Amino acid sequence: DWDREVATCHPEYYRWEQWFFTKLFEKGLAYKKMAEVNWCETDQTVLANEQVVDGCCWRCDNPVERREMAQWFIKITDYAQELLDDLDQLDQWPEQVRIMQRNWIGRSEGVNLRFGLEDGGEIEVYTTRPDTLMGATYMAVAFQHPLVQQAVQNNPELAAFIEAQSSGGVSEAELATMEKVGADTGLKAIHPLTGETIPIWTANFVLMSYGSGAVMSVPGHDERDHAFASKYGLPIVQVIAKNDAGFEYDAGSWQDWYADKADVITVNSGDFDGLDFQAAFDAIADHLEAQGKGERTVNFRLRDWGVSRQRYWGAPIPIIYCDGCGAVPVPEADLPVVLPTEVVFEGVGSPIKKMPEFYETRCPKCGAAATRETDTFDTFMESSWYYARYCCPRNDQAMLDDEANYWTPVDQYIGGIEHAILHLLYARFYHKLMRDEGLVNSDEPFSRLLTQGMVLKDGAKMSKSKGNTVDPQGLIDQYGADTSRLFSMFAAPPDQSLEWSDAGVEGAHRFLKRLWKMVANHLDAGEPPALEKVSLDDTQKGVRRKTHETIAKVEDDYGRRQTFNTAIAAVMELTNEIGSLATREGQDLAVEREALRAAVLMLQPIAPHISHALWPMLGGEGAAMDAPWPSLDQSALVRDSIEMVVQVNGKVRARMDVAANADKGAIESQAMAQENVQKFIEGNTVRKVIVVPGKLVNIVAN
RNA sequence: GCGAAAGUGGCGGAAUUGGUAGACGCGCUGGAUUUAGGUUCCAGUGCCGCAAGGCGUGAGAGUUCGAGUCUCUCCUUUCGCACCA
Repeated sequence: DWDREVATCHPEYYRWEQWFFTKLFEKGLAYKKMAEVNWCETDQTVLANEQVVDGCCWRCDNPVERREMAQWFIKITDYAQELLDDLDQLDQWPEQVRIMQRNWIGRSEGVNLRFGLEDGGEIEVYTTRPDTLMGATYMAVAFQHPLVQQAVQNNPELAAFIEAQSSGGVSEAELATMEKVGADTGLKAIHPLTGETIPIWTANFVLMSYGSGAVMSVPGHDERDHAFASKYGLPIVQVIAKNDAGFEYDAGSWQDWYADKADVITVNSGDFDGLDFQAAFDAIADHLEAQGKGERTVNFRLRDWGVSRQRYWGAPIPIIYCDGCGAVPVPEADLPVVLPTEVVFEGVGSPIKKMPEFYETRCPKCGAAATRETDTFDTFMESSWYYARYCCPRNDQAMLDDEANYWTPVDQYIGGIEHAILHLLYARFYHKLMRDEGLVNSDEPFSRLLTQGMVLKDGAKMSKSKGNTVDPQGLIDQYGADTSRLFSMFAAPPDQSLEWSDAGVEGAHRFLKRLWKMVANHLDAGEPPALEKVSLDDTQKGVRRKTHETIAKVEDDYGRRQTFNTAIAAVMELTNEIGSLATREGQDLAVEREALRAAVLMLQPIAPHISHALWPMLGGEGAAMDAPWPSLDQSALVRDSIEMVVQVNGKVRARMDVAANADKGAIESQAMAQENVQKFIEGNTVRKVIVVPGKLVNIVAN
């Protein structure tokens, strides 16, 4: 419906996104903070993680720096628990996508606890294993941790160490494979249970961005801590033991069970000895809470959504900076903030950052001279709500209206698996934000999700950059759009990747030509008589049965299973079966007519053009696309007899036609009477006979 | 390293609830039509074997009357996340 066309780069669209952002700002759900970005000094631009290849810029191959910039964020973390919980409602989403989102959100339950510092003050850590607290023999903190920043002031050796480690590679891959190294800060922490002092180290594997940027290290029961302690000669203490005492603890080498939570009890833990995981967790957490040294906490891996982009292409962030009033949202009456199109590109940086006529403005609050934000929104903002805007694309009074509530949630959403996390999580989040703003009344945007596979050519993803794409226009010129569509749907189920094959396209075309010829030959035989269901011979009944079995199967394949390849195969089987009719006259012709009409309608969603042409020829009223789905005649499915397989000891030895109403006893004796069956049970005793009506008989004999 | 999915003929794939493995299509072989090639039509096509039959769904075990399907161990591939405390 092209009346509902939407373009997210038009001000009529993004003005509502800007308006919505000001609402989030007012609620405190949008805020500004410093954050690291990938920066290419040569191109003067920010790069997305995917644009950093081996630590270098994808365009110019120069090393990428990490730079701190003030940026806008939206508090997706406030919705982390709901985003996690509501995944359970999405029972029509692929399990794979739900698991990926669950892992991405990364909920963990643990304890935030504080170690005192020998020199006063304290240091907070987060742990999911408070049960092993008695085994904490040292602490490890991130290079960027404030304590380290302080310690380097009068510790040139430490400063040099961090300097040397930081000058290494910056790429994600390098960080991930980097050897785990660290250095003693010289600082000491006080263990909250024992009061003993333990050393504080700084280590390259501790992330400032997760938890508090500091960890308590339990080398007895954490593999990474164990490796680190072994390397630097730090003490290793066992505090949990296998409950069945089947293993000896060996501090010198690592065993998998050391990190177990199941079937272990605490040891060497003083008052907390002899407890299982949950009891130890609770006892130690309770103790810390009572002492004011810690509290139970839920932590998420999910970070707030950074929406600032230092790029020209995008919707301007509707904020004005005033020396007196701070960051002020652009009032609704002044929206949209239109992205200037008369701009000069200098090759580096965003042109609007050098356009005073864009950024020089007045504060909406106090009227003083002020500066406009020149960053633009992440384009994921645009794609996070477009589905709802389709419901009311021309409304210039509101972002969404009642139409959005009528149509959403989207019944069937289709997208590539590459959207499993980012787009699909942001859209879910945005929908909840819109719900809380009173714009929609559902919790989730997409009821049913189909993640389609990639198109491969010669084993590689078809892409413009690889130059291995197939031009659809060429295919349409040569074979028509129906053939290309038929092949794409037939080659593989939609959620699997599909291997492009020119020979396969040829085969799809051949099938459509054959169908066309069948209809032409059918029409040459003249108008068929009315179908007389009761007077059909066995062959005619067989074709009718096939027709209606196919209707049932294709309906299920389209609707429930979404396996279009098997739906097409079923229609092909039907057209093959039509060939078994003896003549093109009388009831043969009537049965053929019914089969062809059904075939044409069943193919309509996939090959609409040929169906549109053939439908009226077969006496169809109106356009094929408007015709109702062929109706299923249950009586056509009835069989007089069924072919059953007879096995002896699980091996097929005979096939026989069995009356459809035969009981188990009759089936069994008919099976035993088969000549080849007798041959295989001869000389043996029949121990057991399994009869599965309509399927098979298995005779166990030895 | 963690999580997930997958592994079936020469190829793409089918087998939906534990019940005839290989539907459907491609390719290939033979035949008909054609001066010839192509198109079209007919027949055949998992492997071994003349046949009877045997073997066969990545490897190995197990459960079962019966396993591509369920369980365990291992191998391989793809995808996602990647030092998450």
